[in-house]
Amino acid sequence: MERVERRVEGAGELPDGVGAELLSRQRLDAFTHTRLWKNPCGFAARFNYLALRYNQPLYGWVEERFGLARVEFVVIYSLALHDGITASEIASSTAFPKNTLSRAVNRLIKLGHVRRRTDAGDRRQQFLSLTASGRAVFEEALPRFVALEEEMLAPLSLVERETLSTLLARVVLAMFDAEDAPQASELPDPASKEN
Amino acid sequence: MERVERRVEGAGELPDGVGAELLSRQRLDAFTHTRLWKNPCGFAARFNYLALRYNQPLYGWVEERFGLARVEFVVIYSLALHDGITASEIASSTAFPKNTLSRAVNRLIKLGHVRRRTDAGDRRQQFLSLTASGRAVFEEALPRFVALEEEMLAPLSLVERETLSTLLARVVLAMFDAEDAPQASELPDPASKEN
DNA sequence: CGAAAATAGTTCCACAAGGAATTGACGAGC
DNA sequence: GCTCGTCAATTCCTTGTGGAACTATTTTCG
Repeated sequence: MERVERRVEGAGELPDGVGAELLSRQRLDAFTHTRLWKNPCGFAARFNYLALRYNQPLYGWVEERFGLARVEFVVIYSLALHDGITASEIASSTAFPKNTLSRAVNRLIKLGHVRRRTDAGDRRQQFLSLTASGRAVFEEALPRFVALEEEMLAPLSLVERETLSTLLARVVLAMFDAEDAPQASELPDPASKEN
Repeated sequence: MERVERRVEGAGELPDGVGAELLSRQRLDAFTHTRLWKNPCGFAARFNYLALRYNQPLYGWVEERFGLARVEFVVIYSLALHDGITASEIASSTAFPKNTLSRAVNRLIKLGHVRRRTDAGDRRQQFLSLTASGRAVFEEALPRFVALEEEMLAPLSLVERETLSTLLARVVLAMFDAEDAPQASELPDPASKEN
């Protein structure tokens, strides 16, 4: 502790006391407070926290309601957003390993939520699409997902959401750049393998 | 698809074409594009994306460099931020199950990165702290974590980072409220158990 | 055209994660 | 002072996960 060198002033620290005030009326445990506001990687801590608080209850509910694992529902959600993609595309976009996805897809087919159609031109890949029952799952789940996001954003005005959305969008888009151009900006350490 | 009812105009959609322009010079696969910009839960999709792109490389490196699993490093990071907390506190704050944390702590003790001290007053709980070697791990890793966050935020100006930080902070803080007051604002569905 | 590299998907297997039950230690109520 | 409910931590055991190897198909290149 107190070894944490300040990164960029104001980005790791709680801005303009907005939290200190809210905090007082919250019995927020001390460590979580530290993790979120006294963290040299405060931005990362926060979006990780958001991801946790968002995914945990939703995928828990999906499991209870439909008996579907997270990966499986991700496949359904993906197909609902963009019908006809392949398992590999979902894998590369969501960073689930492809064998995990293979299992998920096969289970969904067995459950009748997904249909598979082998590409005539390239018989290696197979296009996936939702069946009526798969779509029904999505239709029932989506409002929950939307509602929780809505709830999370509730404290912000429309203008503020717009701003937040824009800023996040710019960060995300810049990451694509970084992905393409293997950054020479890394730390000197060559990450020697040991274990 | 196209079943996706618009949620809040402008929040799920790409704002003011900032992406359309950037996208053209990126060979960003079509599905990822859809996931991020044509998603009724666009905000969630984006912070999940950020979390993925942030955690994946860093914890991968930690594993390679130190042979430590993610949970284990989380313990080290937690103790570096707030020395002397217990395993339970880390568990409840990070949502790792407590048995997983128990194992992580025991391995770290065996490796000599963490020291355990049973509370004299309440012999159930044991306060944890970093040893010199544990702190060394943290000291070596932290710059990487800071650097990647820095890199992610690079496209934003200082003012913009401040704004983003403030908005995220307000969202996060509001979630504490929601956690305390079990929301009666949920959807009608009583989530009947099946499987 | 045929051999080698590549790519989508599957199968195998070792290991770790996490739910549930267990132990050990407090504290509240009678 | 004893019993019961609680809480921190651990152990047990089942299951899912993901790395690595494998199959089948297509593409590349000598």
